[in-house]
Amino acid sequence: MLQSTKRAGTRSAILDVAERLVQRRGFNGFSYADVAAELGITRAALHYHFPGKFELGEALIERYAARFTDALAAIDAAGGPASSKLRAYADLYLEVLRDERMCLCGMLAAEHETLSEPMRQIIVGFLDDNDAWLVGVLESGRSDGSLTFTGPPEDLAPMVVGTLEGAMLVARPYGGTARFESVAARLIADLTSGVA
Amino acid sequence: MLQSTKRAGTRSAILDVAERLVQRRGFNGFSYADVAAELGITRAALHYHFPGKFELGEALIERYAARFTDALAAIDAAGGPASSKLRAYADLYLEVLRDERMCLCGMLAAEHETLSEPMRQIIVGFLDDNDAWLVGVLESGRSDGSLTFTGPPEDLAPMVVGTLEGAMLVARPYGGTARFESVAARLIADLTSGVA
DNA sequence: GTCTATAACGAGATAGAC
DNA sequence: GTCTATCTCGTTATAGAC
Repeated sequence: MLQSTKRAGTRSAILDVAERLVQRRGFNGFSYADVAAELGITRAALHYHFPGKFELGEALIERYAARFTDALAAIDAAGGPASSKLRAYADLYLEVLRDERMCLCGMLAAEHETLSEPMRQIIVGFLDDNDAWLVGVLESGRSDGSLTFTGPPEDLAPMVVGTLEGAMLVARPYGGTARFESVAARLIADLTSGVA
Repeated sequence: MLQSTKRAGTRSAILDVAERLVQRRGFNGFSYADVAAELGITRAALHYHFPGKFELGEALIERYAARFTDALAAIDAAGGPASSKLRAYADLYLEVLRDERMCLCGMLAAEHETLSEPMRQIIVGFLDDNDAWLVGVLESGRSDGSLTFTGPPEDLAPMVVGTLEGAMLVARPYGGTARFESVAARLIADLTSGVA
């Protein structure tokens, strides 16, 4: 390490702040000024790292997707039955909600009509990755007997994503995590107890 | 009709345009200028009818909730088994999505942290009404035998709302209604075929 | 890499004429 | 009820000094 041992870097700090703001207020609900103020730097400095808001947005969702991919890999690495992987997946959502945030991807999905084409593509890719990972979990759950459901996993995976995203979306106006946890618990219970 | 047989009135026209813009772009994704331009009037005229954007937002969600209540009453009036009422309920969402819109309430739920307190309260009231109506449908479905599920209807109703909202949210980046319809069909099938 | 300064534009809002 | 005109502020973005 020859340079910048000081900290994780301004760029990373910007992404951290912007990410939280987008998840709480939406992409159209925050500004460069918000981020700059929180970091104690100027807006001009932000433009050095990210020329425009859309570029920032792209970096945001890219990093988020990469981190999510890592989290899914960690779940896979932990092993165990598919049912516990599914639970761990739902817990990823819960952790976000605990911090009073919406899933970044869900938030951007709501605003997707106002986003740049590159941002939209990354979002769809992220959703596709979620579906694909879940399909794998559902398949292995059917094999190891920990999950029971009818029809192809490809049909069920989008429902799992949609249910968790929607539960999160609706839970936030109520505050707390109760409403989300109730729905997530039922979703998992239905899949583990031979339902659906 | 002594006056203004010409049309439904400017106020109503403003609400129509603003509603569509919010549902497609979000509350923070449209401006008075957008609405004014589409109606061929000035921003000042908008301010005459709605002093501020939040007042417009309140009127928006209030009218939406009232219309939704009417739609639910119409479903009740049509009679039939609870299962078909549930299907009709899901179709309300589908109609919105067909017009490339997000549920107004779901969109505002995403942005709820940026809204006025009055708007937030109306949104929660709207969600509560949905839950309550669904609880009634679920109860009658258990009675008439058209719906089968475990646990109290009060626990299941939020899941139905969440699943439909989430399916809608995630479907929009993909365009079309296929992803939503697939999830809605499965949700209903699970409840009618003695699952969950 | 961060700053000051400023440009250029858009947004919400108000006053007052018609 | 709608207009023109104006105000104020916020937002994105750029130029150039340090």
